[in-house]
Amino acid sequence: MRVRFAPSPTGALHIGGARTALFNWLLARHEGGELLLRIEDTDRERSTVENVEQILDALRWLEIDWDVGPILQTARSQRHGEALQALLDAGHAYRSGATADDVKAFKLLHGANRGFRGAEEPDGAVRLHVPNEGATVVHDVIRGETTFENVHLDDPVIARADGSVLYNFAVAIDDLDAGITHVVRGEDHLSNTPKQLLVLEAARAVGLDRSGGRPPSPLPIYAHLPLLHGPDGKKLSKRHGAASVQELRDAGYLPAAVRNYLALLGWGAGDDATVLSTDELIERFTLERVSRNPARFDETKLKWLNGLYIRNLPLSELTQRLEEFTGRTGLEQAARISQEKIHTLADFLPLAGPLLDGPAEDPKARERWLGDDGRAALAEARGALEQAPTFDEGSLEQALGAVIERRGAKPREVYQPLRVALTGTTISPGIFESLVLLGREEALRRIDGALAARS
RNA sequence: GCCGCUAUCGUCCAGGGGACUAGGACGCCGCCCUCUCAUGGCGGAAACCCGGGUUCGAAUCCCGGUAGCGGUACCA
Repeated sequence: MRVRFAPSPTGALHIGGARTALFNWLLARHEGGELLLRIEDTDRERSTVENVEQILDALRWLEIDWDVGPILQTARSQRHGEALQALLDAGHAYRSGATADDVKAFKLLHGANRGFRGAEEPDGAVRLHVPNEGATVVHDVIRGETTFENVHLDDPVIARADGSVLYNFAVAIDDLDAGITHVVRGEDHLSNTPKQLLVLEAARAVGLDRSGGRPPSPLPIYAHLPLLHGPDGKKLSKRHGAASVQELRDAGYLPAAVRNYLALLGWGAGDDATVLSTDELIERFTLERVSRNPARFDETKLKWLNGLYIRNLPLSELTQRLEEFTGRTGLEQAARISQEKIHTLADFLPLAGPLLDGPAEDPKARERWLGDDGRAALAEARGALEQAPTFDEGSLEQALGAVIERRGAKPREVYQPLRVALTGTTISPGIFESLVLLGREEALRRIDGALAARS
């Protein structure tokens, strides 16, 4: 088995593209096949080398590796030219000066009952001859058979007048030459498949599948994946938050969690399993279990899953990822006490930052917890902290517990003023853990600051 | 417009003629745990798009409608 992922470098790698890459990768790894990476850069207007780099980056971040490539489609222009000429010579394709407007006018006149057939002219763009009779049938592992009546199909332009080839031609020739056995891609390509099948048919008729003396290859098996939509059911876009892999990374998601979540979009293990390691995904992935319905990208569920993955990370790895993400060092203790409270790497600094960098500014929190009662409790807590025999979680809990008891207070009536004094806010890691992280001296300093702030 | 794909809780995924009182997960609601926020535990609300047909029996098969989406480029 040989599959391919073939993005076009007209932008960053989108989540939909990432899902397609993942499914191809899971399939190849499950079957012990090969994954080929091909960059479809025949769109001269929109393809850029920066985008190519970004796509490779995104795949590497996702830890999706490939066995062959990356192959640039434009690097194969010589072969494309030969193949094109072969079809031209054999009369499977022809040149025509007809423009897109001509096609539109033709459709207006004839409706859908006739596909556009151009006049053969000495020069102009190259169109493929589509027969008026018969039908082209796409056999799809996921969708079964889809029949396209040839008479509905326009003769597609397969190359510009200057000989540079277009997608529907290049993709067919490249898949043929690369010996691709399974074409797994988004459903948006389903309607293009008959054109590619027709190109393939013509290519095989002139012996292009036997170029270089190789044996003729069978047609690839097709699998068209359901599309991914934004939370509103519309096409995924910037408006939906993280739409590209880069944005997912910047939002603090873990690659393993992203793979797990993406695998669940359009596929299910079949036994209600939701949390699946990458090994399990590889083990269990089959095309037969891919669903036909479009799926919506729901960041809430990703967030939950990511939180789960973060909680299951060894502390050393979490620390390393947090340090990489924030560009800081010495985060291990803060990471330890934040681990079960964050859902993304990006949640870390808002939670633990005040501990590390000094109290946050939150007037509401001060007003609510550092009034007269709060300050009285805080002053008493300060004394207990100063007196505590050792400054570890156990003895602090004991010392502060005694304060609570003595005052006949609810625990929060002591802990919240203390928390606000320490961090400036009402949300933080556990109070004892936070105290230990700060150390006695710094903790007392912050408490004194809070007591002095306003009388 | 035309061609095509799709249709189960708000979302994702099961179920594919009787085992359905339709299952799991996220989210939501309630309770418990609790120093805040989380985590964890327990419980709850929540769906077979509509209409015909086939059948003893339809969420499941067929047809139609509707809706969503894709394609209809000298984009991919």
